[in-house]
Amino acid sequence: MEQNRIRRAATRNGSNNHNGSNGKRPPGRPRSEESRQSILRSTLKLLKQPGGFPELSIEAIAADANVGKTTVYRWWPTKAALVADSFFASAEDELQFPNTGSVQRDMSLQMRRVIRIFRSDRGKVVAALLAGGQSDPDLLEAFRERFMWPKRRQAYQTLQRGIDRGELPADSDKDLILDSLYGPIYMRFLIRHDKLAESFADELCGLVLQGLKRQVRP
Amino acid sequence: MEQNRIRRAATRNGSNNHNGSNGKRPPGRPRSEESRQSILRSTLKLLKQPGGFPELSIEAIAADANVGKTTVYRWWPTKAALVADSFFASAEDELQFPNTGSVQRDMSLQMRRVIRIFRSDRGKVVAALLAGGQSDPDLLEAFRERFMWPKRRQAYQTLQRGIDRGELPADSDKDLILDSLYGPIYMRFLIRHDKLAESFADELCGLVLQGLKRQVRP
Amino acid sequence: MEQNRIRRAATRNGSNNHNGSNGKRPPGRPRSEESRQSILRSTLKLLKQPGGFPELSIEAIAADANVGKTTVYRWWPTKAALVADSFFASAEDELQFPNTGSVQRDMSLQMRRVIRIFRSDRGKVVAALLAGGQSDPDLLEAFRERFMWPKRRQAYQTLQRGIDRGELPADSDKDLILDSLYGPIYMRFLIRHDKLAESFADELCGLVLQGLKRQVRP
Amino acid sequence: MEQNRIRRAATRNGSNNHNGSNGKRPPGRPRSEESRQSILRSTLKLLKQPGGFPELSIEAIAADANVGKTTVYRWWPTKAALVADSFFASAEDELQFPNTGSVQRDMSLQMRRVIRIFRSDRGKVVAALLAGGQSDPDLLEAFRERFMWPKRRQAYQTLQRGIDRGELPADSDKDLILDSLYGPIYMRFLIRHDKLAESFADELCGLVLQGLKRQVRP
DNA sequence: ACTTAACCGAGACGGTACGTCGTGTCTTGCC
DNA sequence: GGCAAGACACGACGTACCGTCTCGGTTAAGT
Repeated sequence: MEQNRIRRAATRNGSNNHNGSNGKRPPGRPRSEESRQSILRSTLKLLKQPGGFPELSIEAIAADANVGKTTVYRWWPTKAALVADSFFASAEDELQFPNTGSVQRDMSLQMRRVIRIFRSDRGKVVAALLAGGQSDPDLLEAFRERFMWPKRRQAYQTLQRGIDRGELPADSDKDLILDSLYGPIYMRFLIRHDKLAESFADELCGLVLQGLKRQVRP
Repeated sequence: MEQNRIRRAATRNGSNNHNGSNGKRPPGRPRSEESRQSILRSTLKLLKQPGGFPELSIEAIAADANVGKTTVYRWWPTKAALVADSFFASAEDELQFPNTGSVQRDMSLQMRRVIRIFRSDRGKVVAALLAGGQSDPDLLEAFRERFMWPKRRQAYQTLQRGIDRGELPADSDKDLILDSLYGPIYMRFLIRHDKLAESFADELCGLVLQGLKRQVRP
Repeated sequence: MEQNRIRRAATRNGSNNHNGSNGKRPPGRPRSEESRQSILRSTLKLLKQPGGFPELSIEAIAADANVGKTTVYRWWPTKAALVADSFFASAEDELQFPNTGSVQRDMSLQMRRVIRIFRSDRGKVVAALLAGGQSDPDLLEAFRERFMWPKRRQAYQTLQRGIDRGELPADSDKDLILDSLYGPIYMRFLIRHDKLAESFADELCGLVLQGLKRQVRP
Repeated sequence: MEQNRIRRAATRNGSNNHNGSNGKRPPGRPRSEESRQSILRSTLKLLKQPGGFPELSIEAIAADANVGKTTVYRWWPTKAALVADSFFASAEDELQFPNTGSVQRDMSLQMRRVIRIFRSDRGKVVAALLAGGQSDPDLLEAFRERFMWPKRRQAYQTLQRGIDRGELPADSDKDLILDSLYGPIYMRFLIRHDKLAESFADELCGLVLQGLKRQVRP
């Protein structure tokens, strides 16, 4: 979500020091990594406070991060982009799918982790992201590309293992199944009409996957 | 959602002009119904424009409605309350549940209507409402109380008819079923990761209700 | 220099109270006279501090006057206009021309007063005005119209009295004379290459007017 | 006006390369004369555009001159210093005083040249200089030392010749006379209340010097 | 030839003020 | 007492420059 400027890429070839082939770095003072992280940190911090996304001001972020406003605007086009980045920078790689030999157990375990995150502080950031995304297509796109699809690709594999094992019908519509499993979680998370306990994951798996299991071996 | 002021109610008794018995009316000029509707209309109109809820300003509403800002603030405490009111004033009673003698058909038909609304202009307002609700509990509360629960009460009855007819197990968790049916719709509506066609309603009913049907009479 | 909006003119006719003929007042909250004066006062105050005009910020004026920035911008289009107004609001009517029966004495006395003002705190404001005027024609125009011409019209009369009395030639070029008298004062005031004492007025009158006197009666 | 650093002076002795006697030059890359002139040129160019001195930015100068901002800041401490330098680097030696055998004609001729310059493009730079000088003593000082005094020293001689020839009284106050001659020009130049034609020079000389001439031989 | 030292371009940095927009409140005269 | 008009104090917006800094890369003089 950061601006697509040409990055002084990490591919500095280690062979020699008189600047071989393409390992260039653009002129001028290099971007301050310290500032970048300070901004992301402050964003997350302020986002968790009451008022949430709409009351989060770039002014406040810059102040909290001891950074000029310009520096924020130089690297992130909108507040939304900044929030997205700060979320993705923090929420990496803790939503792995297990492989226990049972689709239902695999899915249920991962869904429990999702619920746990949604209930945590970081849930507020996800909510802010989806809320902001309703009026900012780029933000929603970022959410999908950088958060949803990576997980979903793993989910496909998990389901496929279930098919291979005969726990699910061979012609299962994986997207339909996954939306049926995660949709209710998102719904309770966003509408808050009912409690979002971790056990909800089991109930959902029971309802959806059990029904499919009955179908495959009657 | 309008302010809980004492309403100078509609009980204007038509008999005479020296203020009969108890049908009181407070002194002063009565509220202008024309302004009220003009405001709600302008709100809906502006809400549909790009930018959505966050870029909607009371200033703009008042200007569009040819109304003083004061008048808006007099009757609605927040932008959210105003948006909620304007939505509910428009979206009445077209989401009834049919009674065809088949749960699956009843649910599917109503879900199709929901999807149709979500895909229409009014969908933008629902999205705005849910987005705004992520940082404004009252707004979310209004959505639930004035939109969701009324429908859901009807849904309970529809499901009960299915149980009575033996199409669903007697011990079915109605809330779990309804979240499994509507959650995926909300998810696709809000995250937009996959197309939200009306046929999605059928697929969901097939997956969830079919599975339960198999369970009741194996 | 204040914006040429239609002013709720001071011509409220005193005949009756049901708003006779044209003594209208526009709708809406009337302009706050208190704010207006507070702003002008703060402007003068801050203008006298080191840094002068270029370092004077509207932000600071608004803060010092306990007024929103918007209120300043609502009534004055530029910093320059504001400075002009604050100067003219303060420097009224102390530069009258006397009438002693001698042109030379009349002119000299008034010129002494001008020098006294230029040397005072208010001189900084005049300097700021003329400096600003070098890149803002409107500002210079304001200086001429609201400060210079009113005085100069009086000066014409003073010189005419001198002609009538035979102290100056009948065909004297009044503008040439006045520029010859005041130009050196402005020059010393702005370039500061020599001291600007009040006695300079006498020397100038001696040089310029004495020469002319000799011309009329040789 | 350039920073008083030790200048790696122009005293490059051409004899040999093992650095003879005292004509030192510090080590390191020498200052780029090309950059220096490019900066001065851009400054003059941008100064003539509307907005003048206050809207002139060092950022813009550096950009226009294809030069790093650092290079500007390295050699000139303030915008004012830069403007002064660029003016003086351009306005050399065209305001010489003639020697025709008549004070009045000598003065008038030179004053006409001054007026011509004030009316030209270069006039905008002078105005900018004097305007800037009202809030920057150093700038005014530079104007006086590098522009005014050199000319005025010549003017003294011109006047002295007039005294010697008996065209002016022996006890004439030369500064008073010169301010009386040039003050009105500066006044019309800066206040723009009346046209600044070259003939104005003649009128002034007529008024001031003629009066003195009458005084010396009645 | 190699080191040293200052200059140069580019451009990111922490700041300040800009002029604008929207907030929610207030103050009018009219209805 | 509601209403429109619109001024008010306030706060954040996103931009422009400020003057400083940190890079890689010249460009000479002194080894």
